[in-house]
Amino acid sequence: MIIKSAQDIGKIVKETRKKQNFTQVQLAQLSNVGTRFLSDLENGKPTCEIDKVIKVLANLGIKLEVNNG
Amino acid sequence: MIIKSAQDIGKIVKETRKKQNFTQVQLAQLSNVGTRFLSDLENGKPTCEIDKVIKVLANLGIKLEVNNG
DNA sequence: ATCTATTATTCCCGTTCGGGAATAATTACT
DNA sequence: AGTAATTATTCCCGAACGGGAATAATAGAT
Repeated sequence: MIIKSAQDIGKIVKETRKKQNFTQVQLAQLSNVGTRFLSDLENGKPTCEIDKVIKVLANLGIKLEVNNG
Repeated sequence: MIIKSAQDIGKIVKETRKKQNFTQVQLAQLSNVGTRFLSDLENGKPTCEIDKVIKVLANLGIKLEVNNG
C-alpha cells in the first residue's frame, strides 16, 4: 500500500492492529507510546512524530519501505 | 530500501535531493517547510512531524510504501 | 436492549517542535 | 589557498506535541 498522507498510515495501523487482536492499550505499551498518541495516529493526526510512528509500525510487523527512482 | 529509523529517512532524503541537484532551500520551499526542518530531517531528527516528512518525500518523487503481512 | 470493553476526546502541563533569521561551519569550485 | 555556496546550529517565541488520567462516546458481546 502506498502512503500519501498521515491518514493512510492511521488506517493501516488500525486495520493491522485489529487483525492481530491487539487493543490500543496493549499496542501502546508494547511500543512505548501513550494511548492518546495511538488514538491520534490511527485517526490520521498529521503531526505525529516520525520515530514513534515507526516504532508502532515495527511492533505490528509492518514494513516501511521507500522507493527511489 | 527498508526504513527502520528516522535516520534512514534522513539519509535517503539527502541522497535523493543531491541526485536531483536540489538545494535544501529549494526543496524546503517546494515542500512548504522551513530549511531548519529539512536540515533536521536529513540529520535524522526523530521527532519530525509525519506529514511534513511525507510532503518532502513526495516532492522528491520518493514513494513511501507499507507492507503488511 | 443492556452491560462491558474499547476507543475518542478533553483537561492540565512540561517539553519541544518549527518558522525565521543570524551566525558558524562545512563543502564545492576555480 | 581563497572565495562563494551550501548546510548546520543557535536564538527567540508562539503553537502544539504527548503523557497521564478522567470522561464521553462508540462498538461489541450476550
